[in-house]
This record gives sequence, structure tokens and C-alpha cells, in this order.
Amino acid sequence: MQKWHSRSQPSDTGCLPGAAKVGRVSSVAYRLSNMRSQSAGAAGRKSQIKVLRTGISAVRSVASGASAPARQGLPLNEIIVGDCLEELARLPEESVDLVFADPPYNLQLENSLSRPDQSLVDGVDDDWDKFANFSAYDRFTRDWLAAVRRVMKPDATLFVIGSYHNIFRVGAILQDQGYWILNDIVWRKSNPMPNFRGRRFTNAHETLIWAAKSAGAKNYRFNYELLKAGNEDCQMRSDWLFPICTGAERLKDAAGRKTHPTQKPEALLVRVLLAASAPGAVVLDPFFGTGTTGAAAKRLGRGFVGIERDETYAAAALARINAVEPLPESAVAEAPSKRSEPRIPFSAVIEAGLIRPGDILADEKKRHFAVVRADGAISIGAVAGSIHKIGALAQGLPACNGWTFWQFQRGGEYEPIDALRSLMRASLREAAE
Amino acid sequence: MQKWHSRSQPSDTGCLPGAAKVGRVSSVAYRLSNMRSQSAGAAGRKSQIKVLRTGISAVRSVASGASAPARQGLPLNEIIVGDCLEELARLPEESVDLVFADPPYNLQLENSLSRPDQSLVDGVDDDWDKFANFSAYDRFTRDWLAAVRRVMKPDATLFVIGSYHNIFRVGAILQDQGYWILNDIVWRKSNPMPNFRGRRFTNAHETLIWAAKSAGAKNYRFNYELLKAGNEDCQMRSDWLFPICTGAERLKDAAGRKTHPTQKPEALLVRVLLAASAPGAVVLDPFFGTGTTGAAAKRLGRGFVGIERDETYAAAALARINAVEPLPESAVAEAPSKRSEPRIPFSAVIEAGLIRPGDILADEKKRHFAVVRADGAISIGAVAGSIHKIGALAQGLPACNGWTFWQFQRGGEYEPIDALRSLMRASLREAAE
DNA sequence: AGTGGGTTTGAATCGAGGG
DNA sequence: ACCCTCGATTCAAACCCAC
Repeated sequence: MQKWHSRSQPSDTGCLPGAAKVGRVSSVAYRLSNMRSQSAGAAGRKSQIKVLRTGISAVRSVASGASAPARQGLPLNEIIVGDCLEELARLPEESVDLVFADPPYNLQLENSLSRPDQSLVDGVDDDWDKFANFSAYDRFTRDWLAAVRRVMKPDATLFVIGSYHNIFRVGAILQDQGYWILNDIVWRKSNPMPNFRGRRFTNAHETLIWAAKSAGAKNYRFNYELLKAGNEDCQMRSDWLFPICTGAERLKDAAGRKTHPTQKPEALLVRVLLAASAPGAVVLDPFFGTGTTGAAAKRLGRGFVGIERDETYAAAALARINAVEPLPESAVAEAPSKRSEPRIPFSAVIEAGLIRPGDILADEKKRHFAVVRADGAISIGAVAGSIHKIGALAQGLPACNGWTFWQFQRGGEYEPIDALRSLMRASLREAAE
Repeated sequence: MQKWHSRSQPSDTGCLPGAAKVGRVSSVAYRLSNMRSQSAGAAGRKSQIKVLRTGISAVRSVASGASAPARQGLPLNEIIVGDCLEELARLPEESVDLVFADPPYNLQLENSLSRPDQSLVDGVDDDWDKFANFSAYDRFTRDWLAAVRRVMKPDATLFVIGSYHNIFRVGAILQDQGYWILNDIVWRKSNPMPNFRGRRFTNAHETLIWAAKSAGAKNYRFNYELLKAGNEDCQMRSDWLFPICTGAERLKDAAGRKTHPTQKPEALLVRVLLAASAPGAVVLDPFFGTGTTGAAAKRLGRGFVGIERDETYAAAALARINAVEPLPESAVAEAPSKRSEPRIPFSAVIEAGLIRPGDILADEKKRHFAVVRADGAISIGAVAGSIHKIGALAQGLPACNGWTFWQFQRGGEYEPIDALRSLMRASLREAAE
């Protein structure tokens, strides 16, 4: 029995396989070119990162402005050092499967904040987080969201993360642009920064918006069964609990200062990629930062395209990603989902001789009986129809899954006819090999 | 030590006193007029609800349109049956301490949804939740947010609750209007409706925005210490866990159908009121529905003003609120918070003779020593200043709380001078009685 | 674009039964 | 009288897809 309590503290139980172990990165240097060639758009391109003599081991934008040439294909598994809008414009349209975006939050910190012991909180005060006003931030948001949308395949989805400073503006703008919100997700921090002044609630979460490219895009990727299997056979909810990025995972410079003020935990990205992409998919991150998206993508056998303006961040990201050891393919391969199984008409079961015309089907409780017809329909009295229609009719329900409702007799025992469908599928798989 | 786990399921521990026991309402009928007269704006008004012969026991809007007369004072502890915008315009400006708003969510439902057992989900299909498009919803939102803002006292705050369908628009618009967001808060549902089709994450939370009337309003009410004391001495976080409103708390009609499709749990409102209002404060709810805000307000010794367009909802709300038994005053009375304690200048301690000019103060580790001066300053060598300034100077820090840093000698033992401040305050309280 | 196949929960509550 | 477990029942701010 589940009890609920109202104390505002995290203490969830259970785990997501794969996600729990990604906290540390291997220290073994590793070339991106070692990644296996992946997915669309990369045909004929080398996925090796060009090392410039400046020490920035990343592809550098050659030109800027409207005259910059469009790229021939996706720069797969490369970090593009350049302006997000310019570089997005050069990517081929409808070319990526998933987008993860962690834009500037527009934090508007007016004064410095100090802890009770008077030490200074190292907040976000970088120039890239400064905007003159809401209207400037909105313009910036409209621009990058539109640029990203062009690059998304029709069934691609987008994740954006933000805080209350910016997420409402981002959410409203993406709705205005035709994106269709599928969920908002809260990342609950197990170890947030406390509220030192005692003037507000501890800001213990950030919000992600998950959106499809349009309301009509129904065929977006969502690995429902995988997530459920990894969550103790419980549907994955919209509230996720992760610690913030600290310790060995947090990138630091030689002096021990954090390389990036808002580095996201890799476990968060792992869940995003596991939820909404397939192995081999291409993930675009237009605000690549120190490359958490790239690290998670490499680990999970996904490809990435990263755009980052700051050379220091890009260099740190490259070194980090090179050090990532991908998980073995077997740990990442898709399990077949029910939805993806081939469709078997009931008539095929009859044609295969697994059941014969004239045989009797019954429901589990033996309250309803139907006769198998030669044409693949079944009948109760004078009424004939599909296994689903007749099952629904028998129960007086609007619909019914005939495969699980109806049972057939084998050796005195009744068994769902779904067992026959499984047999058919197994032999289909054999034939394919 | 706190453990974190990534399983996306709720299992928080602990409880908020008072909030846990509000699940059931007393069945004893109770007139609103029994509530003790409260707070500003009610002077000279009877807080009794007029019972109309229609059976709607609520104040009915007499006229509509621009010519409607402004009310003389706040209709305290009454439910106004009428249009939200018209009625808000008739309330006196700067008259309420807190606003809780649960506006229509604009859910945009297109199709019917059935559960795996083929039963139909009883969704929100009411006319009041239908808007032609985002732009119409935005207009509606701008209007009510502006009308509410006029009625708020300068230090009042606003809570709005919503889902991903509407909350981003609400948040952006209130920022545009000059409201200043203090927190976004997630209400995590311990028992959300599952995702029946397996196409998205279980939508297991709703979002509240907490905002001050303006960026400059720093003196808003936040009962930090009360919340912390009720949360196992842990700061209250921005993620709250409550069950949805079901069982005996859920209002139902004679046929057993839920009276309102989206009734909020009273525990949620109790937390809101405990966090951001004082006993006797006036809480405005412009979308009163079945009166959860009023019920929680009455229980906690707060006053309310409710506006509701639908007569059925208003009638249900009135009956419900009348049945609420207020908590005893002692359970609701404010504990004195540090911030509300009277300010004691150090000179007053000297004037009271609790410490004498020439006495020596030292820090806990006896590394710094200072001399008490007659003027209420202290000095180290030639440098004189406040207990805070000199404490900071001694440690080389930008600031210091002199009351806890400096100690004085009493009977051979050193004790923080804060003990003297406590003495002063105790005698002040005595004098006040 | 309409038709129809076939897929899709989980928490709270309450009563029965065992100890 | 009480504690526990088990299972049935109830009910919850909407979510399909291929042919």
C-alpha cells in the first residue's frame, strides 16, 4: 500500500536501469571518430572532429552572415563553434530526430547573494545570460525556436529546460509557433541550493517542456514500454528526481573552478534520450555548453549535433565526450514493442492451420461462445464479424481486443488465441533470418 | 543522510501539521456569520450571507455592465455570483492580502478517451473551459490578471494554478503586467490519472506560480519559519506532494456525480494560506468554483472573497463552507517570527543597564576583543562602529551579525549578546500586556 | 478522411479473512 | 479489539494509428 505524505522533501525509491550508472565518465581518451557510423544524413561524411591549431578541437564556423553556405549534410558528432542562429540556418531542414535545448535563463540577478556565513554564492552572471528586458529575451527565443523547428523532422520532438525566469515565455512562444506540448516535466533536485534569505520557497526544481513539431505529429518517438520496464513496471511520471551535477561529473578548470555555471546532470539527459529517441537517432543541442547532451548521446548510441558559441565550453565538451565509453550495443538495443510487432490477421491463423473453421472460441469465464468461420470472421448465432467486433458485441462494450478476449481449446485446456498470434510472429521472424 | 533515487514515483515522508487533518468536513451546519469579524475593509459591514429565495444562498450581482456601482467595502466571507471581470471592477482597490486563482485551463480536448476496460473518462468538457484559440485565452487572461492586480494591496501576493495547457501563457502575461514571480511550485499528485494510451508521461503534477504585485514589493508575507517548523525543520521546497481530491472531500450531487470537474484538495489551499497570509488576512478567489479557498480560509481564521459565475457551484460552495468548523484560534495564531520581532538597537541594551560602557566583548574563539562605548558603538583600537560593522571588520568579511558574533562575560562564562536582546524583547512583550 | 484493429493504469479505500 | 494482507472496487483537469 502506498502512503502519501505532504513533507516537501524528496525520497523516492527505485531506479532506472542504465541511468543510475552514468555518473562517472571514463578517463580514457577516445576519439569521436571511433563511434560507429550512424543514421541518416551522415552518408559520405567523415564524423571525425577537425582539430584546429588554436587548441579548440572543434569545427569552427568558417563564415558568418546570410551568405554562409548551407552544409551538405549533418555535421554528425561534431561541435560547431559559432552563433546558434547562424549555424542552425546552415543545417539541412528536417534532418534531426530530437532536440534538447538549455537556453540562457535570463536570471536577472540584480545584486550578489551571500550565504549566512557571508561567503558569496557563485551565481550565473555571465554576459550570455543578460538580456535588456523581456521583449529582447522573447525575440531571442522566437528566433532560435523557429530555427530549430525548421531543422526538425516532422515527427521529431523538442525538450527545453528552464526555470520560472524564462520557461513561461519559452512555453508560450513555442505554442504560438505551432509546436504542440506533450508534457511539462519537473526535474526535482535532490540537493538544491537552499534559500539563504528565507524569503521564498527553496527553488528545488526546474521545468522541461516536451513538445512535438505540430499538433498533427502523432508518430513521435516515445519509448513507453522501455521507461515503464525501467521504473518497476510503473508508467514514467512527469516528475523526475535527480541530484544536481556535482563531484567527479562536474567539469572544472585547472584552478578547480567549475567550467560552466549550469552544467546539467548526465542522468537527466540519459532519461530524455531513452524516452524520446531510438539508437542511431540524431540529437541536436543548439546550446551545447560543456556537452552533456553529446556525452549522453555517445554513451547511448545516439548521434549528436552540438552548437556552442563559447570556445572554452566547446573545448571542454570535446575532451569530455572523447573520454566517454559508449555502453555495449546490447545494453542499448531496442526491445521490440507490442506496437511495432507485425500485424497478423485472424484469417492467417486459420490459413496456417493453427485453428480450423467450425472450432469454438470462448471467453475466459465461459459466458460467451463463438464459431470460427472459414473467412477469418467468427459468429455468435446469425451475427458474424471480426474477433474484435464480436467480442465487443458479446460484452456490450464499444470495443474489445479479440486476441486476448477469446480462447480456444487445446488438450482440454483453454488458452487465449493470442498464443496463436505469437506462434505466427515467431515463425515470421525465423523466415526473415 | 538523504538518499535520492530516480524512480519517478512519489513516496515523501513527513507531514505538515494542520494540513493532514483537513480531509473531512464537519457535518454540523454552521453559518458564515459565526466567523469572527476580521481585518480591513469589513468595517461597518455585516459578514452575513444573504439567502435568496431561489435557493442560491449567495450574494447575487444586482446589475452588470460598466454602470454597476462600486461596492462600499469588501464583501467579506461572501460568495459573489457573477462575472469575474465585472465583479472585480466593483471591489475597492488595494483591498486584499492574497489572491488564489484557479482559472479555466483551456484544455483543448478533441476526442473522447476510454480506459483499457473501455469505460469512458469523464473529462472536462464544460463550456467555461472552451476558448476559440490561444489569442482569445490570452485576452481573457490579461483581463482578469489586470483586474486582480488593481484589487491587491501593494504587498499582496498572487497564486495561480494551471497545467501545461495554460500555465505558460499565464506566466508570461503576468510578467508582462509587472507582477514579479517569487517561485513556481509544482503540486505533485500522489494519485494522478494514468496515461491510458501510453503515448506520453503520466501527467502527474500541476504548476502554481507565486508572484508579488511588483518587483519592488519586498514586504510580502512569507511565513518561512512556520513552514520550516512544520516540515521537520527543513526549508519548504517548491515541490509539494498531495493526493488529488477524492473520497469524502469531493463534492458530489444527489446522483453521485462530481459537482465540479476540477475540485482542488483543501490541503493544497491550506498550505498556500499558511505560507503567504496571516490570520485575519483577506483572500480573494476570482474563480471560486466549489469554494475550496473559502473552506480553507474559514478553517484557518482567514477571511475570503469569492467570485463564481455558476450558481450551482456557488450554492455547493456555500453549503460546504457553512459546514466547516474553524480550527481553534490557538492552533492558528501566529508564532512570532524572527523578522516580526521588534528591532532592538544595541544602545538600548546599554541604556537598560544590561551591559556597561567599557565592558569587553569577544568572539566565541576569543580571537577578537572590542570595547563597548557609551553611544552604542563598539571599538577595536581606534576604530569604532556598530556591533555588526566591527564584527565584519574583525573577520575581514563584508558583513556580520554582531548579535550572534559578539559575546559578553557573565559569571565567568561568555554568552552571546543576543541573550540580552532576547531579555529586552521579553520585557517589551510584558509591558505590552 | 473514415473505418476499424488493437493497444492502453495506478492509488486509495473498504471489506473479508487469518492470525 | 486489533493488525495485517489480499483482492475487488472506485475513480481520476483527455492521450491512437494504419490502411
